[in-house]
Amino acid sequence: METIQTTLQGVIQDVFGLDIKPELTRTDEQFGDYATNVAMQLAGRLRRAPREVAEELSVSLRGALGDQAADITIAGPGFINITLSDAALGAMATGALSSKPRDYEGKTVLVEYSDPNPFKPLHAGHLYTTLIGDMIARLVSVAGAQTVRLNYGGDVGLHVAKSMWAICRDLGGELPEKLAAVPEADRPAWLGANYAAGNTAYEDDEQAKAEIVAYNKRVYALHTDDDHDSPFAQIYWTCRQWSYDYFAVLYDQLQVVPFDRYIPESSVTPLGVRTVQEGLATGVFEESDGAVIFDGDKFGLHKRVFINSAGLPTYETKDVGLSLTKWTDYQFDKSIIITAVEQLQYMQVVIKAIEQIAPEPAQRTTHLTHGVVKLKGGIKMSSRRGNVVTALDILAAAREAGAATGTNPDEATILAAVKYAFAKNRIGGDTAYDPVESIALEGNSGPYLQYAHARARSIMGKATATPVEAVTDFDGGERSLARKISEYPDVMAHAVSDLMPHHICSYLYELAQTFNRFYENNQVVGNDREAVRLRLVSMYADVLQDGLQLLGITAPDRM
RNA sequence: GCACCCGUAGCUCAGUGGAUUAGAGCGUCUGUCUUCGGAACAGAAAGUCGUAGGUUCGAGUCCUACCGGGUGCACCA
Repeated sequence: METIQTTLQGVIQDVFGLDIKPELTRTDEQFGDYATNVAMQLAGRLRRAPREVAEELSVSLRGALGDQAADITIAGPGFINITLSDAALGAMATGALSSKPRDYEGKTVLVEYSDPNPFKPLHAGHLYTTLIGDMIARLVSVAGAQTVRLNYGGDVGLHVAKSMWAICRDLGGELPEKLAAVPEADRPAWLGANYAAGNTAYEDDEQAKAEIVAYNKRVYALHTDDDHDSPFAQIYWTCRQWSYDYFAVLYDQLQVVPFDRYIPESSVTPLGVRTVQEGLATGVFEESDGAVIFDGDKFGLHKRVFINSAGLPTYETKDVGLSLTKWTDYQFDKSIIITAVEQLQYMQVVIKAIEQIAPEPAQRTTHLTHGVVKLKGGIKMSSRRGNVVTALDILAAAREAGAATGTNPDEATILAAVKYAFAKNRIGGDTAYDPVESIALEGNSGPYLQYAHARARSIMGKATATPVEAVTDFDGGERSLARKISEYPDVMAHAVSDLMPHHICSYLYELAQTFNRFYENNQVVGNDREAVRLRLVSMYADVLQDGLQLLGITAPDRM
């Protein structure tokens, strides 16, 4: 595509003396392989009829492309349609896997996602951000980035105080030895229940609220005093570790790429506080009602508190510390942060505040948001309520739906089902998760694509011929398949530039459909053209495998 | 009240400003084939792309206003 686009650009320069980068798009198979609307754009500037411009361009283009193009036609209001020669298309298809996007060549890209808080449950939203984040990190990696996967979590703050308050009440006092009575398997649920209890008490009970506020100061003090010995500290550090252990269980089950670094909020808090205090002196931040705020109103945003009137840093200040820590530790070219959409406007204020202090890291930061996870039926999952749908519940639901199919899917298939179900929708909107559909044996699902891959590998196993090296001519449905395979680099480029994994899903499913159409009417093994067709089947399987890998989905040879 | 996101087939969703005909999957209906793994293929029904204007040679896509849903708006994260 590069070369055809470059050629076209040169032709426009030669014919009209204009230096523009023409749009070149894939088009309907009935029209050709590529189309450009550049004649219509030029027509206005040249004050000439679009078809006339197209005519003139196509003559020169034909000469410039030589035997790369089999046909160049003009259609509709002035589209130039280009049909590649079989040899050119064959070469493009066989090269599909070696042509990767290079957007991030030599760049350091940080990807922060998952971000679970210790002392709180891992809800369905965490599963979503973890899977999406893993995929986006894979996308930037394939485009050449030095990728750093970061996981950030709140081990200090009011939510911890709420939990600690309820935990101490549950234990009958600050009695760390009583933690041993909580069975290992019950720890996550026990922590979650205590968070919920603490949260309820904070909202409903004035006295409890005052106590929790006091606990909050004590939790911060544990870090500033480096206290690991007091009974309160022992409870805190033990329960924090239990949370981390529980996170590890989820990541292990999901088989996502391990994080390079887990950054606890407590570790970036001092830097954040120092920075905000300095900013107070320089006028970036200001005092208001005893708190330190950033006046986002001045930037068309809104005001937010960075240090509350009790003198404690809020999440905002910690995010300042986090950003500056990332910047000093990695000197990144790009920093991607993936969170739920609720944090969108919050994050805009924080990034704007950081920009006043350190413009570069702020400008290199991209905040991507995903919507809410709903179960089929439209129920939102909230961590404030007791009956939370947890991340592990989603996996369990998929396993249950899988068992109900009677096909006994293995864990690889279950994971494919869940990952694909979350990957196939554009991030940004809400997602309705339907376990039954996700595990479905037919239709646009992860297991379908895994099966499509296994089936192709099986055909190759049965074959006796040696696949040809280069495909130079096509017969029957072969061309359509090769054409679809050749689109893969464009699809990757699109997914990388948009940071949108779902483009990969749409493509892989279309690819599988294209293959099935081919396969229905074209015998492979034993056919005169077996050697050519085997090559196509092999490229198809390789692309499927490669694309699934970008989504973090395995492609077993048998299932 | 203000800000941001979203309204596309019964449901879940794709859709780079372009092509006589807006696409998939599920569901519904009808066919094919004694299968190189049928978890398939072919076809039908199903849409005023929320509404009304505007920009453009051309709008599901861009702009404006409304309607409907969601989220956020200082001491939570």
